Amino acid sequence: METENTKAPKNDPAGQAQMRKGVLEFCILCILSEKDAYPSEIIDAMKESKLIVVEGTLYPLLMRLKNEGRLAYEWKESTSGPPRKYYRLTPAGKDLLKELYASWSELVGSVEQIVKKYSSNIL
Amino acid sequence: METENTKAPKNDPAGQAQMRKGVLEFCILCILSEKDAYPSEIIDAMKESKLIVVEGTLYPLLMRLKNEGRLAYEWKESTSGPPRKYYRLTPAGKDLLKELYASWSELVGSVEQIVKKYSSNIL
DNA sequence: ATTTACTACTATGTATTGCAAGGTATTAAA
DNA sequence: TTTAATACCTTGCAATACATAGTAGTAAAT
Repeated sequence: METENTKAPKNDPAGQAQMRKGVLEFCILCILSEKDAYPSEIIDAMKESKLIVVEGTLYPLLMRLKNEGRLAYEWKESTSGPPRKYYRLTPAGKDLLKELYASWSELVGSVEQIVKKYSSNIL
Repeated sequence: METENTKAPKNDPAGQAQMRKGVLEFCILCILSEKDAYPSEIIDAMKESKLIVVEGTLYPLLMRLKNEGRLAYEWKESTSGPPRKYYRLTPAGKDLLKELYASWSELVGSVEQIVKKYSSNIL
């Protein structure tokens, strides 16, 4: 009897959305390690590296990191619109950044090893 | 008023579980591109590259890929136990492998760019 | 002064994946 | 017949990315 509890994905051509899970968090912490920034700035910085993030993704992520004590923020006035929430890394946030960097490096190492070892004919 | 709709993660020290989303699928297809294999073989191959996968993750994934037409399988006798399900890549599976490789390469490129550009003091 | 446009932040619901935990079934040996 | 080993399968939960929609402040135009 065939089990049919697994459906085809909806709108994720080549698993791009799934692959970036956990990576966005790392990238955001990277960007904030350079200087404080407000959400729209972060989105622009990610876009420059071809990592598209939308508000619906970024805001909950920042909120979660703040609740975990990894980030803090302060309101600052803007010359062209409503005030902005500038986020900055806390010491705990810097710790997380280091841990995520280690995890990322390890993951890349493992995957590259598998690619080289097993997949001799991808192209 | 503070919104408190985001809880701290449970048991994922440095986002390792989240980072591998979509990556396991890619690695499994890589391994199967070399030769047909049954689940335990795949788990062992992954383990050699320090990518731990458990049955509860692998079986649903293989099932899903089969339902999508990316994999096929055939039963084979074993000299030391019950018969095994040997999985192999279908043409559609090879296509997916190429796409996932492109996605992976792109992702690594983007993240590395951000790491180099923004995070000058991770260590 | 009211409307409009722009910027910025927030909330809700859905889809997908990884995993722990437990279960079923076949084979071979004690 | 029981036990151990191997192999496959299912269920329920946790977590993240995203689409979508909503709220609100500021500035410019009418």
